[in-house]
Amino acid sequence: MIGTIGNKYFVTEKNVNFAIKNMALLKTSKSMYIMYFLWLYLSSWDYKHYEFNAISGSIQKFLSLDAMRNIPVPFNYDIAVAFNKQVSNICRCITNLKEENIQLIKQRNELLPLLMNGQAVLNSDLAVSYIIYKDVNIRIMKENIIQAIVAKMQRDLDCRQMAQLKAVLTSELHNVEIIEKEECVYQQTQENEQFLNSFISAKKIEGCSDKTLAYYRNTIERLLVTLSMAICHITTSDIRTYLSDYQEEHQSSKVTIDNMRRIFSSFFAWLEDEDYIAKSPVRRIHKVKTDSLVKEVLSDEQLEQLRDSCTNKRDLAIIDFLSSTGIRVGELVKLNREDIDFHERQCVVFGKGNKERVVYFNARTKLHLQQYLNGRTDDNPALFVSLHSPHTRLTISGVEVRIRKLGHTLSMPKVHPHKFRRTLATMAIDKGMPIEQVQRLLGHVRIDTTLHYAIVNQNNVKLAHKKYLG
DNA sequence: GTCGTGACAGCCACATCTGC
DNA sequence: GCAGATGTGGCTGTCACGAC
Repeated sequence: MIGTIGNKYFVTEKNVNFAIKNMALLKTSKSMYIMYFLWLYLSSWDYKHYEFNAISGSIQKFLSLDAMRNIPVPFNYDIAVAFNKQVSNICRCITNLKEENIQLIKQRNELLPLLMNGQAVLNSDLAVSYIIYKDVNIRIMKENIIQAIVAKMQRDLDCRQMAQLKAVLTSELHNVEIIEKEECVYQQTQENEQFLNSFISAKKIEGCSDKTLAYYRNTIERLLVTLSMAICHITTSDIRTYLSDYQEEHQSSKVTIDNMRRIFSSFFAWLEDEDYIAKSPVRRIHKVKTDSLVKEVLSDEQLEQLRDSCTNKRDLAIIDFLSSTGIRVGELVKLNREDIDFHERQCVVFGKGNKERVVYFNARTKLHLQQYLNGRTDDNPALFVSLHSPHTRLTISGVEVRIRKLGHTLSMPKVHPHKFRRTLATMAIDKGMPIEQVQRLLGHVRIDTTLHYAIVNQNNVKLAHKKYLG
């Protein structure tokens, strides 16, 4: 068996053709008669209890060689052999199913590009995932034809005439069954891809980042592959069903589903604007109402605990800088040494929306930052770099992981860079700083964004109630 | 005030690199 | 070989801002 902690795989091949790295767990047996016994034991709660206590590594968990050598196996050879015999059929089934799953995933990965290129199509009955490849395929599509005709006539008819046309078509085709040939499906799939590419190009011209474009493409592609029909035939019901199924399958939150709805809305609204479709099917799908939760901030004691737990000058300087300036982590990692004005205790940050602003830091931050910079031996212009060579610029995830780790050592859950920003804003408002100045400090264009922070601290309400009404 | 949308933060699993 | 530090990528969730 091999795998990182928590993931155990049963390997039956005699010749294992992969590397055993230092972050893997290996347990073997020369006897085939007890292999299932060992496999199931390593999945048992008894073993997991041992694993939990013997685990090493703060970032990536693993077991040392000594810990593996000392795994306590309640072993009696005869009982193990008898057990193995009893469960061998079940274990073989499990192994076969896992192998079948791997094959299906492989098949899916091969077919996805073919589906997108129109070289393969899905039939309309996705419930059984039946795939027809280079073979005859038919699809009943009366409603889709009616919609396509109405869409093409929209320029020549007014609303009343359009409604009448749709009613006549529906009535006349009541007892008619329309069958679509496979070649049309090929064409439609290719058209879908062209529409998607055009949409992505349009968004790129509008200035969307590559990451946003990739997210858009991925989300829309999944919808088109799953529905496997021409874009002009997709109905509100299709999208509703897709969103509902996706939420159930992935156990996604309302926010995720609403994000997807927004992307579909943007895509179909663009198709509508470009006269590719008559009306966006997403128009009738309303915003998914999401829960509004109160965000936590760090207390003074927690901030001091975090400072005390720092084991190097860099981390201390980062925490002081974040808590003193309230800048975003994305802004922090972009800073260079030359951006800091120690005399005025200020610096210029390049913030969200490509806007520059000046932020200020306190005397303690100045001292800790100077101590950190004076101790640096590298010539990297970045303000914060990795501790070890080659001392590259710290990334967002690097700062996140570091701060989260400090929080874990103090049993302080959910400590992340943005919490310092929220804490600073809340403290400033608590201490009576004018909201307009907090707005400037945080770099908000609109003051209602700053007001989100003003309602965070329930103590404000309590104190105000005591002052004015109590 | 609400909605739509772009950008980015948060989180997780895993990979890679480095020093001891 | 061990253990920590940091990076990468994918997905989910939140923030921010302009438009209506």
